[in-house]
Amino acid sequence: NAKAGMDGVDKARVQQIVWEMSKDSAHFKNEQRKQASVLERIERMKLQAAAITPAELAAAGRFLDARIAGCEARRDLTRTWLHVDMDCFYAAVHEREQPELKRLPVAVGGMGMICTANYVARRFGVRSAMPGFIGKRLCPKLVFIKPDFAKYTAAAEVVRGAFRQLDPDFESGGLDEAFLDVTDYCTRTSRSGEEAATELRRLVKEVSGGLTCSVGVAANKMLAKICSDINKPDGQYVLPPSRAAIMSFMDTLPVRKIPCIGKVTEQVLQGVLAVSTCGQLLAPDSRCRLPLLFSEVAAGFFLEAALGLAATRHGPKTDTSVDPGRKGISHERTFRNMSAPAELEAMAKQLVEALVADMGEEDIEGRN
DNA sequence: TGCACTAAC
DNA sequence: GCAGGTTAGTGCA
Repeated sequence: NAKAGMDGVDKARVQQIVWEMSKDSAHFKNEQRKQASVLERIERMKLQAAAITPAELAAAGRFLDARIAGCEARRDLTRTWLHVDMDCFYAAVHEREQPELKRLPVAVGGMGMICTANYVARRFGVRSAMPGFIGKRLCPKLVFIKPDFAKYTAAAEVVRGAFRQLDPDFESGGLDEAFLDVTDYCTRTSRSGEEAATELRRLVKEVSGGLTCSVGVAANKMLAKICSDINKPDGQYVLPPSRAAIMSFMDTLPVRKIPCIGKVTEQVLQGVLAVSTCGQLLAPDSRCRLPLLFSEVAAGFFLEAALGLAATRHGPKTDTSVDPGRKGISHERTFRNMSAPAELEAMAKQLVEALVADMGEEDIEGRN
């Protein structure tokens, strides 16, 4: 794991403990099943790759060259974007109220699942999305705090007040992060992107009573997001808005760092094309094969992302917690093994009732 | 239209 | 003893 705050962690020990506690679980068995199907998918795609003819490859090469030229012609380096990411947001909110927690290893969550951990806990290898009982084993003194979403929502509202000062139309990505187009702010105040980021961090700290965040500065949303992760916590990173700077940044960037490329896509690219960085993805041998092996949407996305291209303008509002533009609504629960019809029915009833209540709030009905 | 899968926080 | 919940998008049947 390469998340912020994980250096200095005894990784071998963490891996050993996680393995020991996992290897006989049903969850682990399911992970193995999923991994096997990923490997099958990679094998199928390798066969496809082997069947590509030189003529197909040459044609794809010409197609890609034209496509890249088109992308480059549209590259827009005139906008300045910030991506803000609050540091250990949930844990930080609790630490603000109980400063004594700052010196202790803290996990927000329960024995089932950890939502976030503070930096003291991360030193032990405790991290978000880890089951609490494994965290407790890695760090027996770990202090668990029950999540309090009302509290986080209130804190998020406050820091959003700071975001609004630099961009009234900022886009939230959940409670603890946001995209800001600060082009107009920079013009208005004669500030650079770097100065805007410094000011935003100062403002956030001021209005929130000490919460810190990390900020990325770049010419588009995707690059800003990648950059906000570089100097975490309480830091910032500026990627200059020049084609040369962006291309050299992308050249060594692992494809896994691109938002939307997760663990599976990373493995597929590695297994099928032997690609692990954006630079390798752009090499003629790899890029020509993209349209022959992936869907049009996927191939186009990989190409543009590797070139460091992404949205430079605000999209439609996506904050589904407050926006009527949502596309789905659901409830789900993880429950212990059970087969008695009455128990199953009771579980289904609970879920339906919770869903009906939420749908009532929004005044919506199902069609089918 | 529905499902499986991937991904994000 | 113990591995979350909510939403979105893609691709396929």
